[in-house]
Amino acid sequence: MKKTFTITAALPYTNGPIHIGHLAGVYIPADIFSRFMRLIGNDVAYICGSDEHGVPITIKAKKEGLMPKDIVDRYHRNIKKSFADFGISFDNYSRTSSKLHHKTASDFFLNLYDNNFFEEITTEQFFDLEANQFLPDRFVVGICPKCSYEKSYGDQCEKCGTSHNAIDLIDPKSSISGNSPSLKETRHWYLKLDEFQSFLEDWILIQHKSDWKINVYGQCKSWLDDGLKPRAVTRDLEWGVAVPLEDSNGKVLYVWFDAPIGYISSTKEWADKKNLDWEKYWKNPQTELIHFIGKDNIVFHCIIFPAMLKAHGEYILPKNVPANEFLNLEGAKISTSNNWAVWLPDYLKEFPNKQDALRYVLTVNAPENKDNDFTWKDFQARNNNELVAIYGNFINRVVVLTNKYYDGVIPKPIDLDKKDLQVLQKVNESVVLINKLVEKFKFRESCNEYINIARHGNKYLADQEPWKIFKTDLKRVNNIIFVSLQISSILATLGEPFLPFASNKLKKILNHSNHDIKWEWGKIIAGDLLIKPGIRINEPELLFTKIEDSEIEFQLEKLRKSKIS
RNA sequence: CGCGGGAUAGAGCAGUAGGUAGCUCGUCGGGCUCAUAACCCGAAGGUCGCAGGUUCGAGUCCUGCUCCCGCUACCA
Repeated sequence: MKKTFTITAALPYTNGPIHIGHLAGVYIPADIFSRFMRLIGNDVAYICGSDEHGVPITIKAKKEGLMPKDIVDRYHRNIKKSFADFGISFDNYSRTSSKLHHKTASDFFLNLYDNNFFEEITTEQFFDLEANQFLPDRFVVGICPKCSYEKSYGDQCEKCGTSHNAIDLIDPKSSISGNSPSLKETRHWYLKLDEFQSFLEDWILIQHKSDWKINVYGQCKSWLDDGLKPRAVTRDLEWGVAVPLEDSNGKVLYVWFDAPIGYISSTKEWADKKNLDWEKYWKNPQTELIHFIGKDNIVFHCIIFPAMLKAHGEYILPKNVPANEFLNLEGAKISTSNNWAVWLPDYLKEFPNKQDALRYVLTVNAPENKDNDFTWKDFQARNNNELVAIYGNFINRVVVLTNKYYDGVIPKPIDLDKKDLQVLQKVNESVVLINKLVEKFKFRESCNEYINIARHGNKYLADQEPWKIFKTDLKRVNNIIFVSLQISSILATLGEPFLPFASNKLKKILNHSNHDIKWEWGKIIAGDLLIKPGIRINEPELLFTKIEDSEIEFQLEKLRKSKIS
């Protein structure tokens, strides 16, 4: 019954802070899933870490006159802290520059090397003499051989859309130094992806035809239909995991070879700390491996990494890869280089103790099926009209009534009538539905259904009108308040995955530790009561507070300014 | 250019095996007053990107087109 889950969230690239796009696409859905699976009693390893290698980091370092290590140290600290402050419940957050990771990644490489899964290929690449480095195609600019556009990139011309090799460009220039690069021979190791073609076709196109998301499936199908070809897994660079072979000076593993192995090393690091067996999370066929990623990562997590795992032979393959689409901001694409983003460290500073508001808005408007738009007005409206008015207000009504009528002591119910049982039944149906939806990775719908529980509660109060009969039928009021408190206790327990901060606050208000009944999933799903008459609850306290127009104006103004500069 | 995804009320989104188009917010009207002027009920509002086709009947299937996003093997 109890399952084991290895849940990974895409390793954030360590050249900038986290923004709302990352949260909505990857970290919040993965967090809800992880928290939910823990809540219902499963064994969960929620794994992440900083991806600290690759060319862009070396370029950023060069620009700032620093070493790559300085850059990744800075952002690793920054990212790790904002995740922690935001309540992302990683079991472990590691980094790919760690010793353990370097060892794990190079061992992995050697294993595939020893088993002949690589091919050595020598090609000519552009080399920037001044910068003393090979140039990725993206860093070569020149005239497009097809449309004569003057600023075509080495891999693709943005004007006519043609893809080509950097060598085809007319009058190529290095975008690092501006000089004309020279050609130089270089030798690299290519993973023989083509050997996994039929295996992947069977595994994805047949076995996962109906349980993977359509966007993920379609993307994989298109790659497989094209036919897989050997793919280079090493690069000419100083920064990264050194290729563990002789005669390989100045060569490192391609970040996309080493990054997913980061999930494994992060799990090892965690298991070491907790004195657990890491292999249970990666090599036991009963374990369910789930990768949460954005749509730009599909090929790496569905084709290349599974091929690597399969080649290695001892590892399990992902059970699902629920990739999300992208989140836009105020109608435009989120862009780090244009500073068009809402940065998590800024949000945490400017909206203290409002983590749940952002979690909520990013969950109910998550880009699950297509790119979605985040607007500050919508953020404000959802916070004020849904969190505050529906959920917060329901709790406030119940807690105030209990304090007013019963001095805070939970009344004893006698003979619950049809209406009482009906509303409890309805809440129970919501609970079952939420469970189903989360298992299908439909977080926006499940979160909506969670708020619906508070809606049921509000309607129940409006229909029963305890304030009207308080003086004439106290026995009836006992039942109404008791039922309302029971609904509140369900909200408190079930809210943990969606709105963890509010959930904790509510548990404290309801004095949950004094009820000597465990507030757990099994009891909720069975329709058991969580609360006990005679227990005194605490004074009312607001779960959520309104967000004022001025705060939204401030954010919009901030965006306007960043656009200009 | 090729491939994948998307285009549905003012906004953001659902629409499962083709059969009178749904949800949340917003707007308008009513009820209630325990509650953070919150809550509950009701109404208005869409020729489902465009053009054809299949069908008794298509948002849902087929063809062509337009726009947005991603990938296209050294961007992570």
